[in-house]
Amino acid sequence: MDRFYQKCKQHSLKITPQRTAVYKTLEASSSHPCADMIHKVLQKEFPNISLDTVNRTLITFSKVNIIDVVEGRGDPRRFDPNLDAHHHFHCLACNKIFDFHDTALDQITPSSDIAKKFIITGKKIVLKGYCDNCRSQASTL
Amino acid sequence: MDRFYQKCKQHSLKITPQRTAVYKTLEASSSHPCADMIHKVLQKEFPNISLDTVNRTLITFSKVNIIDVVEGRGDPRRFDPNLDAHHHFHCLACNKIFDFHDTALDQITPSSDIAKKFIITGKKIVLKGYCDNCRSQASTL
DNA sequence: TTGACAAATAGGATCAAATCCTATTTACTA
DNA sequence: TAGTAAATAGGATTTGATCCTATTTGTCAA
Ligand SMILES: [Mn+2]
Ligand SMILES: [Mn+2]
Ligand SMILES: [Zn+2]
Ligand SMILES: [Zn+2]
Repeated sequence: MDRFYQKCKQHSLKITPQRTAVYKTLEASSSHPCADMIHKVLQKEFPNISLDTVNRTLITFSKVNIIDVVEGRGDPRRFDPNLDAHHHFHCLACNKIFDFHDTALDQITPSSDIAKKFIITGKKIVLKGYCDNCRSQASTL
Repeated sequence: MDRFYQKCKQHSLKITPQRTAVYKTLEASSSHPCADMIHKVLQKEFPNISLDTVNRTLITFSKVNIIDVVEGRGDPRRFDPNLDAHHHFHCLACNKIFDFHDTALDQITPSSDIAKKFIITGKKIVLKGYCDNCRSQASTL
């Protein structure tokens, strides 16, 4: 919670009851919930809280590194015809996905207890950041 | 293209002009396009092709490993309050995301020329497959 | 402590991706 | 070449995300 107040101050985000509640709810969860799930939970405490506020708040938090967005960014599904071992760099600004090759990264293997616990059908390494064209926008952080 | 016919036969998928065209278009691309982009391209050749067909076809292809789905599965954005180094396992059946820790994987570093070419702000390793609860459904492959 | 102001919110409208539905067409098999 | 299951078109529906604007609220300086 300290971290939350700190980061808000640091980026001059106003501390509102809604924001506090959104953060608390997410922090208490372990299911990597989406905005809608959090909204449903919060409606008990704030019958009028809007989905837009929850969604906006989560995105705001992720922009200032209070939380993370995982596995999918709400963008449309995208496809790849290339099944050979390769990896991706995803530009946060222009949304392009670039292939890159790295034999060292191809070798990585999750530890055996993970492999025991789950049936693993695929693994991928995704880098995110800013491509050459969008370097300048990186300062927006 | 051989691979395409083989896999279709193997899974008794009918070879239709639409499917062939979808595959050719994706194969010719290098931008990791979404269904809508492919649909737009194909409309020149097939004025009546439906978006549903393109979308369904792509998903079908990915199920039988003719192509891959990358970065986002069209699902809603999901969030993570945990900023510590950790990794994710994503169950394809129940859509749950599980945390796991692996200090070896934490160490991985992309080669320097990648770091030179892009501004990297994050890296993650995502495993996909079937969790304990959903093991049985893995046979659907 | 108060007042001013920029920032945040609610609620509804709109947009866009994905999925569903059903009548029709088509690819495969025998 | 005919029969059948599978695939498609096209429109409707669902749902996540975003936009819009009037109203409310947190913050800061007087
Ligand atoms: Mn790729
Ligand atoms: Mn996590
Ligand atoms: Zn870019
Ligand atoms: Zn599962």
